[in-house]
Order: sequence, then C-alpha cells, then structure tokens
Amino acid sequence: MDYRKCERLDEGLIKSLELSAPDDNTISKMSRVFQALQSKSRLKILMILSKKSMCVCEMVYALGMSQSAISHSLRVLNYLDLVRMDKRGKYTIYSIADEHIVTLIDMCMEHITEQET
Amino acid sequence: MDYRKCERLDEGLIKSLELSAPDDNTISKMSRVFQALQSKSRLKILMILSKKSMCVCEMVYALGMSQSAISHSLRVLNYLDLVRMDKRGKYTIYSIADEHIVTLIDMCMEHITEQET
DNA sequence: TTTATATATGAACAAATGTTCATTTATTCA
DNA sequence: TGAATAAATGAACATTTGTTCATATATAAA
Repeated sequence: MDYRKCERLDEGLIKSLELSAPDDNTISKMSRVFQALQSKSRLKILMILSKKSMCVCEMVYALGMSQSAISHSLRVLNYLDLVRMDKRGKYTIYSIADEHIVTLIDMCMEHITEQET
Repeated sequence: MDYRKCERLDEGLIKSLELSAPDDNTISKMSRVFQALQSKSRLKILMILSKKSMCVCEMVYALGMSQSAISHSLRVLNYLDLVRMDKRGKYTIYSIADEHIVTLIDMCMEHITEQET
C-alpha cells in the first residue's frame, strides 16, 4: 500500500513540520529520561526525594526495597541527571536534581487524576 | 545488614512521608504513562500530533515508520488517554488528548537542554 | 589493625517490550 | 457487487529491563 495516495496528505505541510521537529539525538535523550521514570521503584524514589533529601538507608526503610535495588535505581537516576548525589563520610545523600523533575511528575499525576473523573 | 541502625534515620519523619505518598495504584498508572513516553516512536508521534491532528497515513509519511508500527503505538497511546481518536469515514484522526501531555514533553525537553550547558 | 556500617556493582535470569510480517476488518467508490 | 484504500490486530522474535544474590569497596569506630 502506498500511503502517499491519502487525499488528506499535504506533503509540503508535513515537510515543514518535519523541519521544526527535534533532532534524533534529542528524542533519544528524552526517551531515556522517560524510560527512567517508567519504573515504579524509581518513581517512588523520586517522589520521596522530592519531599526530603536522603541517604540510601533511609530509602531502604521508607520504601521497603532492597539496598541493592535502590542503589541500582539511583545509578540510573544519577546517570540521567535526575538526582544529585553528595557524599558525606560514609553516607551518600541523594536529592532531586531540579524542579523540572518535580513538575514532570506533577503533570503526570494531574493527567492521571483528571482522567478518573 | 539492618538499615534501621542508620543514625540519620528518623522513623517518625519517614512514616509521615509515607502517609502523604500516592497510593500504589496511582504510581502504577503513572509508571504506565511514562512507559508509553519512553518509546522514541511514540514520542515522535506525540510531538508531531502536538503540532497538527493527523490520520495514520499522514504519520506514515511524516515519520517514515510502517503503518503497523504506528497503529500499534497509537493503540498504546490511546489506551493511556494520551491521544484522542476521531473516526471520520475511512480515516481515523488522532490528536493530543490534553495540554498536560504537551507540558510533560516540554519539561523533559527543557531538562535535556539545560543539562547540556 | 579488626569490625561494623554504608554503598556500589557484576552476573544472571525471568519478564516485558517494540517491531515486522501476515492477515483482517472497515469504509468508500466505481 | 468488487476493487481500492485506511486502519487494526495477532503471532513471533530479538532486545531490553529490573530484580536478586553475592561480593566488593569505602568509611568510621573500637
């Protein structure tokens, strides 16, 4: 099937939309960020960190997850600059990297809750 | 190892944070939304739909993806209320469900671009 | 030093995902 | 009606993912 036959298709218009689209590299980075937010564990970590910066021990207690699982999750979050880490002696204190992350999560929450009505 | 021994841990404080945390069902739904946004294909679809509502044919042309891949992607996006579908004759016109989605994507983009500086 | 605590990481494995290919359903028009 | 176009879907497959378990590293305290 040749979908270029579609009578709705305005090739010129679409071409101009393509030009204003973000490049593939940007899309890849965005995809990786959403990929990080897609895990329930990592979401829970970000949500609790948005209320209070914490060391790993505190998260183990607060989230009821294993230390290993939390550390692995934090590594991903840190790699994508979603959390910041601050090593103080034997503790590593994690915190939310910036307010965009909080907004991102809030928008998603609002989307969910509005859908319910 | 018993992480409750951590001297930083304030069990009362953490308990109060747990109480204000969203329930597991909400987290699951959010996770599914981010999961949907994590695919490059679906991101591209949402981004182009944010500029113009389109039928599937137009997207095939604009995104250079197969009709099947696009349809499968749209099914996921529709299931999660990220896009709206409007059947008009033999065409199905898809559009962005609400402005939260656009904000969500914009926040992510801003996060990416700020990180680069 | 030795011991305890805090965190990071590697390997491995089940589970989930995205695409392709083939086919089906739906709609329009001749 | 039959042919053409538009869209949806099922099966199958390789790939990616998140956790667990075991272990390593780092720091502090005794």
